[in-house]
Amino acid sequence: MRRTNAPSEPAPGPRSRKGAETRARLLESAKGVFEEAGFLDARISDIAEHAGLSHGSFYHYFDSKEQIFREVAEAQEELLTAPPSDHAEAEAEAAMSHVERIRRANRRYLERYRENARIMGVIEEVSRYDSHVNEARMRSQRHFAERAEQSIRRLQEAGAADAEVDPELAAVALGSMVARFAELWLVQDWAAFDFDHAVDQLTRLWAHAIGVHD
Amino acid sequence: MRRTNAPSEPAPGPRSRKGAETRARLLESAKGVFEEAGFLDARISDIAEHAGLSHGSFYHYFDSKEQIFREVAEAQEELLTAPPSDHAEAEAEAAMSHVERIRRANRRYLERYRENARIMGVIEEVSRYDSHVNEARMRSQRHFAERAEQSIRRLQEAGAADAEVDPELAAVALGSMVARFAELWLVQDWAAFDFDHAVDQLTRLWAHAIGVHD
Amino acid sequence: MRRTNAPSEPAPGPRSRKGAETRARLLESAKGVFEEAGFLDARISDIAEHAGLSHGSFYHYFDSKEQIFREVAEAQEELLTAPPSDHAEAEAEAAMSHVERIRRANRRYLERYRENARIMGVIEEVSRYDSHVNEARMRSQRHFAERAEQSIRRLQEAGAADAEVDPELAAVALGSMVARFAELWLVQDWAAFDFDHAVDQLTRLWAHAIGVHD
Amino acid sequence: MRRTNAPSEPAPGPRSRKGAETRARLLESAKGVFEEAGFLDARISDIAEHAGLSHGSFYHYFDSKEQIFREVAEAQEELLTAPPSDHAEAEAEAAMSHVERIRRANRRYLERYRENARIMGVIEEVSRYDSHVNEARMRSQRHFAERAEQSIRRLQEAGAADAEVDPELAAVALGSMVARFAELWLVQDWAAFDFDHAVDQLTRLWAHAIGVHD
DNA sequence: CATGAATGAGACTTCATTCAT
DNA sequence: GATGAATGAAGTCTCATTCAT
Repeated sequence: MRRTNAPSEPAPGPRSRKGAETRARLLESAKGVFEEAGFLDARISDIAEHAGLSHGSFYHYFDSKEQIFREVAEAQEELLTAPPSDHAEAEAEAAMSHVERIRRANRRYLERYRENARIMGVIEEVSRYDSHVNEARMRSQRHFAERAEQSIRRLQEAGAADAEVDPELAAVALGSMVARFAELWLVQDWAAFDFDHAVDQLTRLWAHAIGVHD
Repeated sequence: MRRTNAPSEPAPGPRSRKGAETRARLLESAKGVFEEAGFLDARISDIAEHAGLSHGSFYHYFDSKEQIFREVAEAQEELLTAPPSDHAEAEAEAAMSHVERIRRANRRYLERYRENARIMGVIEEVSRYDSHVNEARMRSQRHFAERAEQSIRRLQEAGAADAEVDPELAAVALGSMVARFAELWLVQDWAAFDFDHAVDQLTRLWAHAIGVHD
Repeated sequence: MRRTNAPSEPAPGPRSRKGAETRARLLESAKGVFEEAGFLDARISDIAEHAGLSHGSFYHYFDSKEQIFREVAEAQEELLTAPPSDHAEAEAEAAMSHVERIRRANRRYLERYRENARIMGVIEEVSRYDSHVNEARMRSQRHFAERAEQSIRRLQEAGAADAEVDPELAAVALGSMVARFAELWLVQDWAAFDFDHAVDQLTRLWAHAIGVHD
Repeated sequence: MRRTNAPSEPAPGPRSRKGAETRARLLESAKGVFEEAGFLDARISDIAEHAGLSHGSFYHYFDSKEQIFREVAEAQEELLTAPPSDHAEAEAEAAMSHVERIRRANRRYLERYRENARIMGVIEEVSRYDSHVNEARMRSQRHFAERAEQSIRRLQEAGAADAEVDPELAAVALGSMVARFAELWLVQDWAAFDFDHAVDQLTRLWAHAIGVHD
């Protein structure tokens, strides 16, 4: 396996319906295998076998182990940053307090992280030696950072947040706090915190850090 | 290379002064090679050659690439958590405000991280697939977490910090904030922040998060 | 090379006709290489090359040098203990005297040993440090010993053999005589005996030893 | 380790008394290590360590692993073929029957083999891939064969043994019987025979084989 | 589309042996 | 005599990837 990060060609792309199904099966299988074995110890043949395919066929659908992992990782990051599908929640937004909004974002992130903690752990690993995966991770990170930064700016403009806070830096730092806390807690089993309590506390820390109070 | 994490036998250990020097040279060389190539692409023979040795000689001192990396990583983590050698600073402690103390700790951490950012990045990587390295990383992380937790408790008892904050959780979260921010900033080149500004902002966020004000 | 004797996993096993042919070619090639070089100096790559394969391909079919040797050795031991395919001979059996039967068994053993003396020599070697091969060797040895033991018992019951002979011990001892004599003569070139003469003499010694006379 | 059989230079040979003692210690240690680990897995450093020496010092006394093994093996073969030290026994010889003499020789061989079964097993192994050791083994084997051959000839001349027996071939064959039986019994644990019973039976087989009767 | 045989780069590791001190 | 640091040849084995069928 090469761990260099060559720019990946656009995937071949299956033509038929059956092909598309097989491809999806491979992606699913890959996620499972990566979760079990991590990236380095995962073997193409395991992934293919789990999808009921010979390992040679793998290469009809993906160029390399890296490529399929990138797709798994990207799908995952998209899941993490996806807008809430919940309409009720969206409607409720208008009435929310600043802190409630922070809480909701934190809760959403932690819920999604928790649901996919295994693969998130592997993404954290691979992002350290595969630039594509790292980019996907950074993209998602920036997504949160930008939203947080905007939010801070708006709060500052409204006089509802500490004006001395550097919105850009604070956004990165607080995003880091939640992201790394999630990894320590949900992947590395640092300690067993109650979920709601964790959401509460992180929200409190976040809000107070930027000078937002109820 | 095995990526399994067998309990490592006690290293052979050099018996002569020359041996000790060679061993030290290997450790230094290894750090450099790991910084250049990352863990996975680093080769034993590179490490040996950089130390002016044949690759076979490597095995007089270390059992494997993992083992030498663990030693490099442990030394690094110890550096990170070492008490300040600076006497003047120690004396100044008495007069420090709460925020000043937080600032000093953050500054120290970031300074030390920055000085060894390259190897810290590799440690972050390897800690995700080598349990020994992860343990060393966690040890250091716990060191900071425990100190932070105690500090928060004391401040709460003194009525100087938000009593609603969970000291244990907050300690992990705020430690995560600084650690992950350091990695994004100093390893992943997320953005170019001014050093003092970063220290200031992180300190402000930390202090306000737990309800400490000047 | 490991010289420990871990229980060998079931070989991968070829799935296509071509694969089966290649596997057979490897076994043949291995036999030749082991005959030329002995076990220790035989290299996987030689075996693969002689079979017109890259050395990596070897590992599609066998896990290790030990494993392929075991298969070569087992095939060989089976050859040694195979029942005679000759029908005429089988029919003639009824009319044979006791001594004739002993002679026929000895002749058969020596003929078969002689035809494969080279590989038999290597098997004798390897059986001393590979327990699997030793087991195969012992299996074949026991096969002869058991047949000899039964034969002695029957002769004793018929009053045609020395009743004081311990059938079990005599079977091992006389089997050892023939086996070790074969090795000394045909592998180690102890001396050049005429084949028929050797058969005659061993038969005479064997028969008289257990008190069987024409 | 080379397994080729270069003609070994005469050993350096220690000059002082202390040197001679160290050399003897090494030989003793080597025997023990070879018994435990077999030849291939025995390491020079183990041998040296067991003798309380650094492994570098080994080479003051022996040129190679092969060389020291050869010396161990030769000493062993000499032990096997040594004349009886027992005077009484020697005096009793005159009165012995033919069968008694055969019995005495067999008993002596089996006793000596049993006392050193472990190292004998290793010698059997190594003799298959080290020509020097094989020569020593053959030397000892020839020693017995020649004595047996002479004995048979004399008995034939005296009309006390089967004249149709080929003394040379019979000597090898019967020697093989005892030698290989000893290995199977005492090294390979083929079965547990009573010692005296085994001596009796082998003697009976031997004697009758060549037509000697009480 | 699917198969699985074949490839081959390349790193790791062991340890007998040498040699400067 | 003794030490132990240093050498380096040699071979095993893995597995991502290619390709003929």
